Amino acid sequence: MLGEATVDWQSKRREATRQEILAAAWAAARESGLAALTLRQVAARVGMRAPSLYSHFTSKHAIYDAMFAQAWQEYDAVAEAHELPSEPRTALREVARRFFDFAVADLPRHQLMNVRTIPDFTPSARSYAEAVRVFDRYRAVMAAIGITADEDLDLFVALVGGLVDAQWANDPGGTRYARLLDRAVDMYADALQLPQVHADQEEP
Amino acid sequence: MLGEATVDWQSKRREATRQEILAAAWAAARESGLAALTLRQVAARVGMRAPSLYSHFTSKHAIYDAMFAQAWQEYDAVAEAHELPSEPRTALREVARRFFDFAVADLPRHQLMNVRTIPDFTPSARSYAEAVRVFDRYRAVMAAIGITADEDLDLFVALVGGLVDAQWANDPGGTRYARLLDRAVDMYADALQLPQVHADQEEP
DNA sequence: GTCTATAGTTTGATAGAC
DNA sequence: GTCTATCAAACTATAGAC
Repeated sequence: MLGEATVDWQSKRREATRQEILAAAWAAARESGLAALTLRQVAARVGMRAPSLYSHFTSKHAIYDAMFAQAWQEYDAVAEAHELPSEPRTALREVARRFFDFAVADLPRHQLMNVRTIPDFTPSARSYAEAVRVFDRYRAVMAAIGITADEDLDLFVALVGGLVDAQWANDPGGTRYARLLDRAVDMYADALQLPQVHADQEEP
Repeated sequence: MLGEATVDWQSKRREATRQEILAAAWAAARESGLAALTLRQVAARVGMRAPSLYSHFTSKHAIYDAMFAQAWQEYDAVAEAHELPSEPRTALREVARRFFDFAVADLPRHQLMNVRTIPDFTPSARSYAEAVRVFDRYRAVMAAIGITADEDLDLFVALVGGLVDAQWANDPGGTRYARLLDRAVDMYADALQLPQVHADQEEP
């Protein structure tokens, strides 16, 4: 009587509940701040009492961990969706803009992905693998542009990440550092002596 | 009988206690993380009970606020202490190295100064003024080097800050991004067409 | 003025009924 | 799987000893 169909339905329902809880956690984090998230707050949003969450996550950190993995999966999907232009400098600009826009769109998500904000929280190996997957894709994209040295990859990450952090710290919601992004990328491309774009529309 | 001398002694003692509490708070933050700091933890370090701290600070946030001001005062003292070389690129490297080393030396201090880690904490106007003082000094130093445009100042802050954040996030305690600092500064100096250093010791 | 004692509230987590 | 009940720890605030 309890065949595969029942088990399947149950596990689907269980997964759906997990996703509901995660969505509630993101909403709560956006409202109160990532570190200020409380289990009662999350539970209330899904119509539960706080202890019930422990049927789906072993601890508060386990929720943070699932959020961490989900955020990197989201970014991986964004990166996968877009084809890059063949011209190296244009492609480089797009890589930078893509990461910048994603990081600037959601503060708690950015904090969880790129800043160690929660004391004692370290992503599990399983969740960290999602971040590694994105970095592997980044490595491949940069190789296609013509950049392969580890130090060059690190410098680009630091450059774009620095603009993101400065944007959040000094002008949240504004464009003070967003405006500098293309210029920063060009500066980097010049230093690496990447081929210049054909200046078709220069000085008309 | 209660003359100026008594008042002076009392206020000195009071200020000393304040400083003891702040020192204990820094130590606790370094041990447990900035956001995980508890008043009991701080009080225990100075041989008090938690409520006694309220005689010296009106709230936990007031302690964070005093720490924020103290951190920027510290940096201002570091910046004031050093004379900069006259050669622009060398000076620029020193400005970057000074900030980088300071930020990488102490995680909770860096988080408090440059990252919004504590939910609901915003520095008071009085404390924020300390950060502004440092930025004004930065502006003057950069002007002496020959850099005055706001966008140029912002880009340099983002560049060096990005290396700091990447160092903390991806290689805490290491030198993976510290090694890229001079190269990053040169890249920036090239983009701004700062005069080249005399290549006295090039290709010996 | 400074500290202790203490009370009230919030939060993460566990136990056990159903 | 969800609930109620409950605990330990932590922040805030107040009353009162000295």
